[in-house]
Amino acid sequence: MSILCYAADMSLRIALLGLLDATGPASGYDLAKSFERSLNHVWQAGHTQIYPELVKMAADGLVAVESEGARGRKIYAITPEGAERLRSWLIEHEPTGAIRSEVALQAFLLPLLDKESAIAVVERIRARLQQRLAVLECKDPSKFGRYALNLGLSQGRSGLAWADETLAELRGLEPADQPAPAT
Amino acid sequence: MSILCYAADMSLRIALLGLLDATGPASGYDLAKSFERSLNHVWQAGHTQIYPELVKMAADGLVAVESEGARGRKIYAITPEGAERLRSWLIEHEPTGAIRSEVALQAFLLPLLDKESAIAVVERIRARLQQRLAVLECKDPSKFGRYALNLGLSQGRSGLAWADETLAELRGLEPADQPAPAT
DNA sequence: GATTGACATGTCAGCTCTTACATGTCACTC
DNA sequence: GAGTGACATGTAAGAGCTGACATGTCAATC
Repeated sequence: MSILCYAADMSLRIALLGLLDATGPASGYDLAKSFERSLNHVWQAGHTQIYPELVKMAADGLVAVESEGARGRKIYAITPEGAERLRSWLIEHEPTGAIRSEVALQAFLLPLLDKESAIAVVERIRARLQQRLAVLECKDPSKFGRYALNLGLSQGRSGLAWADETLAELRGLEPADQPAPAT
Repeated sequence: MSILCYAADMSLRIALLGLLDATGPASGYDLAKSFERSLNHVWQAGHTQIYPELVKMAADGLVAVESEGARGRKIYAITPEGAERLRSWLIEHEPTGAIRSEVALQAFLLPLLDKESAIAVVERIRARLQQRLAVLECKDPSKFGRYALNLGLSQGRSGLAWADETLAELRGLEPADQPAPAT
């Protein structure tokens, strides 16, 4: 019988609707740039995902093609139905706390490595976190995405603190694999 | 001509190899439980992903079926090749910092809501973060996954702090949509 | 007028992951 | 012996996403 009732993800749609609502009509190209610029620490999507999704959203009446300019440029605008959908998702959707993080996976597996390698791995993670934090710190905290920016800064700093503590702990270990010189 | 050189994800493989290396031979069922129990805040995978992946990994020589017990139970063990692959991934793989977080997406879109709705959304996020943090705080910090556990605790606490600050800020706003009564 | 590079839109193969469906064993209780 | 629930393993459809490929415009420089 096969009763299929997929709870489709919608996150990409919501992100696109959010950008259109917040900053007005835009082309797929613009939206891809916006993703790169402002949503990058929150959600990622390339143009290869965005263009087909806009077509589907237009078919579903959530956005409308407003005009076609030079260079085949198509401007999409959010429709009232799209705005409604966006707001009800925000208000009703219980976010899954699920995180898939390669950094955390490497952290999890650290005990498999000897001390030197573990230190090298944590140092690489630290550099990566530092770099991401620096990017966020350059952003304008008065712009639209400021709440997510604050969250990203907060998480970035706590990640960095974790890396420093972990490095200190690893370096504090005596050369022997097992710690506990006294207790 | 189509020269395909996909940088396949491998993360699921690595996670499985890591569990097998850390805790010894196990069945697919055990691994699914371990995922649920110890890796849940780092990576998620259900049995429907794990069973086929173990078969592929066996075909690639990374794991071996050790024995088949009652109830059709199959015990997998990591091979030397698997252990080697695991360690080189850990040491060589530059983790993508990419995060896809529905919580952060909701945070990003907060300015689209009126004050009351925004407060409700942040309160729901806060409850969710609190709940996840409570789960982590119950875990044994001396066990294998302790580095990732520390990272999760650190991130969880900073998320909670963000929620509290954001709530305070939202509640501090005067009823009018725009703040700035003085400057 | 030729080249270069930013602008602009798309397709497709193949991998990843989730959901639903499907099957069967074993231990224990009623 | 019938039913329940934990144990145990799978398949398949379809959504989500990445990377490679493909096409064409327009403005500025050489």
